[in-house]
Amino acid sequence: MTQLKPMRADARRNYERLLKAAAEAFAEHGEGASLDDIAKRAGVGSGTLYRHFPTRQALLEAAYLDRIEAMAARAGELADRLPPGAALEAWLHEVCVGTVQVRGMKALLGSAVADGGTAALNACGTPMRAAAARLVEAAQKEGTLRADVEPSDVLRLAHGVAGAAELADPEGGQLTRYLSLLTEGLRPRP
Amino acid sequence: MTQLKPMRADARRNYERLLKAAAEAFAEHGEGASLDDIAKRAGVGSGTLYRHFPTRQALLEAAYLDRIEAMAARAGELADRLPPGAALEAWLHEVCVGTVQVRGMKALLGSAVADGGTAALNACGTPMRAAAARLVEAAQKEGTLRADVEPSDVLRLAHGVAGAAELADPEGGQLTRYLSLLTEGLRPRP
DNA sequence: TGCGGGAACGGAGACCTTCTCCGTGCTGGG
DNA sequence: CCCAGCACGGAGAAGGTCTCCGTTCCCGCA
Repeated sequence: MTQLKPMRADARRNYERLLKAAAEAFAEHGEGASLDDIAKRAGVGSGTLYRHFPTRQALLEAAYLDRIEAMAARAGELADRLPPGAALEAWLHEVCVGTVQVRGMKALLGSAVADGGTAALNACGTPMRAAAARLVEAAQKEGTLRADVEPSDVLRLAHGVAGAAELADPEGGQLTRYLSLLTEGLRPRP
Repeated sequence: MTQLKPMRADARRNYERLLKAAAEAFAEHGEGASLDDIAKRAGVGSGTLYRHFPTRQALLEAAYLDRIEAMAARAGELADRLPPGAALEAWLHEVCVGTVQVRGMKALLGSAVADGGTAALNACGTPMRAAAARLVEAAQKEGTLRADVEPSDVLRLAHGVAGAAELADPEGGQLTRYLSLLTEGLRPRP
């Protein structure tokens, strides 16, 4: 996301302001927050917002990129502290909690794991997939995870399960239980 | 949904037209289809649409109610033809296929299984829950389904898994595989 | 330090959608 | 056949997205 030519001072300032305003607005109103309102909060014109972020998706990604990267980094920490299977489980739990708690992040993570195809090089999908790959491979080597699933599968299923848990209880009270059913299903056949 | 006083002839005609137009529009553009466009297709004013269906949700429910009821009825057929565990699996598969194929039905089914609480008496949730309950109880009695899950849990998880499969492949190519991982997780611990 | 080219700004405005309000017209029971 | 009143329909307010273009303000160079 860094610019080839460094940004002009005012441009950089507006960019930062927009990011901050966007994170607030998305947290408050969910992914559907009004873009013009975000521009107003940031004290810039809507033209400026659309120049920096051509689509809602682009803004969402930029606004939450730091959180996403923090999540990806957590995978490394957990991998160091816990045996592979447990690390994967714990990480998925944290990811799902984030998905449910931070309004607006659900849509972002969803699109990040969409379209298993070739392209899909969005800024959020890449670190998440990389983090998942590390945990998934370790768990498969350890033998606590089916060999026929891919990191993307695991992320997608976790995302789906988080959505299911949210349907059951918007506070996420069912998340642990639902997630344990998923990990049960992901264990190798005995 | 039937009226207490029978509807006036013109009212009934408009109601039917709206239903037909809505089913078309939702299938074509997904759940976000323009309501005013639906009114135009039906050849009525938007006021008429909003009088019959105060919310998008209400229209969605009414437009797809027959399909939902057909799905619920399928549960009975499958229960007669197959052993309980297989019947549940087959039914969930059909439900998920419908969810993925018919644009606009996903949101409807999602809301139908939301909020496991007391109320949630929407027209679609009730038959779906009832159908699920029958299959779930039979499978639990047979011993092919964990005893600690409820019909609503199963529906929600299936809905989540269908969403995950759609992320992987909008055509639904991964549905069978993802669903089998779920049913694996729903089997009783050996 | 001062200037000028051009990047970046910002808000007016075109267009779309939702939803309401109320004058109009049609239906159907008496 | 008639008229009370239900249902119609479209104009219009409110609010959103996104673009265009005249204006402002940086910053490199003299």
